[in-house]
Amino acid sequence: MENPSEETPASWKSLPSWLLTRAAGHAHRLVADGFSSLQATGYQYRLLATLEEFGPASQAALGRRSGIHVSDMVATINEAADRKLVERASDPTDRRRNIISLTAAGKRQLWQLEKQLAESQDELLAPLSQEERQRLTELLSRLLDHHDHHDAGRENRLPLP
Amino acid sequence: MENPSEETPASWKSLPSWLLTRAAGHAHRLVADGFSSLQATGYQYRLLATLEEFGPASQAALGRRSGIHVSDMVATINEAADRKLVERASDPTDRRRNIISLTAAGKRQLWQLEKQLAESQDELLAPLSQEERQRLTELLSRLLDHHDHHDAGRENRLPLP
DNA sequence: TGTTATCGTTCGTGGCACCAACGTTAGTGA
DNA sequence: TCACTAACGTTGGTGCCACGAACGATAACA
Repeated sequence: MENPSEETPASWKSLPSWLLTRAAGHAHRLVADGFSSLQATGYQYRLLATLEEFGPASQAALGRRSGIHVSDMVATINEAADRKLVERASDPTDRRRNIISLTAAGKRQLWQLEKQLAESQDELLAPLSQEERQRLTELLSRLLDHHDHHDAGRENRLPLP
Repeated sequence: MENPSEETPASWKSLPSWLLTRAAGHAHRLVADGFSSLQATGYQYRLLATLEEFGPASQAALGRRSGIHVSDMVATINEAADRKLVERASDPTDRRRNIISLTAAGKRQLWQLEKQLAESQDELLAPLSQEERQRLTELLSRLLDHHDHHDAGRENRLPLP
């Protein structure tokens, strides 16, 4: 939805969930555009950044740490491995696992992505002053804290016997 | 991405674009869950709300007003029409157009959706005080104003001669 | 040893936003 | 009046992101 150019109604345009969704839409577009100039997606970045931060790990662990679904992780790693940004080696101590690690090229790509990302943040927050940016992130953090913790006990609705 | 339960890294978790995206994710989940209890989606709601606010209109006009892409509008209206929430009649004065209008059942469904929606907003903003809620919406509005207007001149990159 | 659990993989779904192409129909200019 | 342009609705596809179901292989535990 990137074209309310003509006329937009007022009934829902003031709802917090709508504002949030639209703002996130802009953020996503800015970031995705920056990433795509480096032939990357959000998944690609999150994979590389997680590897950089925690070091080599199994695909399942990477999934948990990055918040990427294991089944999507497969494709993400495939792509990164094809481009030599990442290396897949099977764990000798547990033959179920693959150990994924960052290559030098992967590290370079990650730097580029981080640079892009910083620019995107600035473009996103352009209309806000420094204090306002801080207030916004603080409010959003409060929201996330609440829902992340509160929604931890939101599972297992009778998955059939 | 609704499961950072185990361990989440810190490198990008503080980026505004990430906070926004995650917060929007929670908002979307809350709203979508509420809607799905009434067999509806965001598109369905936006269609009905736009009809209620502006009255009967062509599909193209509804698309412009609601921000739903015309090609998605087709399926949205198909579904709503199948469930008798909306009526499709061809415009006698312009045979290209269909005139879409809200039925009584559609109006009732819209009321239900609006009730659900209000509850979702409250659940979303639960951790924030009244003033904080207002500050958040104000900051988000500023962001949107900027990008909506500023990005108006972001089109037509040489669409081939 | 048998049972349970984890890991990687494939395939499919859903929501949202978009694009390309096509046939139909309305308006406009020459 | 006729050609051209533009709008309309429709179909069918793309991409990103988040999930779910199922399966074979392998480990760990009772």
